[in-house]
Amino acid sequence: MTRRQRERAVLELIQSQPIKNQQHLVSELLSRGLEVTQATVSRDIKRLGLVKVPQPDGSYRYASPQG
Amino acid sequence: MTRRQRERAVLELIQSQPIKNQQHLVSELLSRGLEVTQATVSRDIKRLGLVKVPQPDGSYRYASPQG
DNA sequence: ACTGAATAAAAATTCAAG
DNA sequence: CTTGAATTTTTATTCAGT
Repeated sequence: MTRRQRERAVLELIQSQPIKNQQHLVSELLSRGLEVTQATVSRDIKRLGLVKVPQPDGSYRYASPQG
Repeated sequence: MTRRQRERAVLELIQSQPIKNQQHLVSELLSRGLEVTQATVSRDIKRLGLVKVPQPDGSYRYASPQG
């Protein structure tokens, strides 16, 4: 598994469902067979420029800055 | 000092200079005479919907989602 | 260069109080 | 309802290893 493939998966995941923290992202990736830890996900998020956006309902959700 | 006034100051600050974490925001507010702690700033950020954006240079900066 | 485990640092929430 | 102190939770980084 390459880093690029994982990063694509991360992008797909955050837009297909509300990911509220990095641990959830790790869980989803693991359930898709991608072995990854929080440290790596944090780096992926940084490289991808993703942000954790406060939602109107009081929760948080990771998203791409432009939408 | 009302919450609204402080929130306006927060918005002005994040767009006038690169605020990289909440402690810096607290420092800037304190230097402007606004007494505030990290807990409160965290709540302000949440209410305002601000995000911490990874920058190309590897740093982070708080910003408003739409820009 | 990329990663995970451990750690440090930062941020969110709880809880008590004004 | 708003806040700060303390705490918990989350995230970023360090450091060692590959």
